[in-house]
Amino acid sequence: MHIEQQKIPQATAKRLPLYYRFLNNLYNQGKMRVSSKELSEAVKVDSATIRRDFSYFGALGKKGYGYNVEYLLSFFRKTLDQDETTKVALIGVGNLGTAFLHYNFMKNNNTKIQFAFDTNEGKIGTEVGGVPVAHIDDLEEKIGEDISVAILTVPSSAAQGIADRLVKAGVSGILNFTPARITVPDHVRVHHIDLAVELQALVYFLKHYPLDVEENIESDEED
Amino acid sequence: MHIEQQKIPQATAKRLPLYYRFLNNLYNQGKMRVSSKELSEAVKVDSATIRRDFSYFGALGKKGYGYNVEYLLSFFRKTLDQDETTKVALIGVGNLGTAFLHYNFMKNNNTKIQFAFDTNEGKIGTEVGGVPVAHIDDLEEKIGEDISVAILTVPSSAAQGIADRLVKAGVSGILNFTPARITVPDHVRVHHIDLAVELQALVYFLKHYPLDVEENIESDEED
DNA sequence: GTGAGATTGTGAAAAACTTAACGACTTAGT
DNA sequence: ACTAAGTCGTTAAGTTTTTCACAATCTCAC
Repeated sequence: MHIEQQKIPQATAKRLPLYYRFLNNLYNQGKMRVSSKELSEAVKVDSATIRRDFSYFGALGKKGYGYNVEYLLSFFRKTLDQDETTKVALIGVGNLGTAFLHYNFMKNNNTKIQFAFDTNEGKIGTEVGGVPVAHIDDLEEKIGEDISVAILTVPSSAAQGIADRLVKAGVSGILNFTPARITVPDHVRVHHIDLAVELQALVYFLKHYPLDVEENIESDEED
Repeated sequence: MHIEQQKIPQATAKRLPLYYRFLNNLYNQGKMRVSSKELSEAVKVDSATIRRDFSYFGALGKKGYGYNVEYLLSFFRKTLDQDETTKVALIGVGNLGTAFLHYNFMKNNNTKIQFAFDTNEGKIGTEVGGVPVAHIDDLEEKIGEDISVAILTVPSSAAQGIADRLVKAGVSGILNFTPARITVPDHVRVHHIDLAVELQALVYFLKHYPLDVEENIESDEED
């Protein structure tokens, strides 16, 4: 299916969605061209890094001119598979889960949250942000072949148990917002986003790193 | 004030809060000792990396034995300034902001959200997760010398404007959850956490990277 | 057309980070 | 006391990522 160009560094891959969104903004503003320098100021990534990143996909720009916004955008749309929607499930309709559900993902995005799950009877059967909420007992049933990615916004004590069920149900990627580090088989990819850690890391940097001649850091970045 | 040991790599610094939390868990479980291998399995970081990380702070372990949990914990407590609480403000009491306010930060943490701000009259004067909500017009007044860090969970259109005000009010670190990339003076540190980007990056990795012989990746975070 | 100015794409160097490997030391069992 | 097994701390190697710096090329105003 996918021919592995396989050269793109992970650091680059992580920046692609960011580039994509800003290019989209520029396009909507009617901008026709953009230089790596301009883009650099907008996304806060060094311009040489941007050029290097783009160059992995070939020569997308023109010397002395910059990049054609529309062309670049359509190129990224293909590359990021923006045409093909990835279906997502969200587990745990608490505050964080609700925030996600209200996030307008379909705009500029190739992902759609198809179902949300919770244990709270009051929420089941309702819709949050246009997404139906089902009982978590129905997880296996509703996650068909379709859904390959899950967002985990449950209490951390429930994280590993749910993760096991998700994996068994066929999910191959999990975005884990709980502080628990979950264990999964090798073929499943987990990205951890730990709010408390992010805050503490920021505080640590403020206290221990020279404040003045310092660039910003992407969380994950992993950021 | 702070003697700059200044050798600790940023990648290491980002992992410290993670180590700290897991050590705390172990301690609460009554565990007396831990090896880099055990810890590795818990936090999903290579054991050599853990040993290397710890070694920046000196010889904390014993050969043939491992690390004494209590000692390590007390060491990290000092290093991460866990005794000295950093005061934080949160701007934007939406779903995401509310999630943060309910997060029990004080537990295992050196940060305390002192004030929250919003424009919604219904919320002002109430408490969310024990934190008083004030009107955003009072931001400058309430952020005294005290508060050095802000969490930004406002709509992205408001992000830059608020950021400017925060900087003027003396904040030196901003944890930005909006998709907007904000511009700040050099002496202010911003960490971006972009939920949509995280999700898209995960999807991209799933589609383009060999699924089987692959390690997990920490977001951020930078990222 | 021409030339000054802009900007890319990339080779090469540097920096940052991770991992392997192992000597040295510790523990614990006998 | 001796030994086998375990584990650290670190040197060195490997990998990944960023950055510099500049030739090549293009644009645009005149």
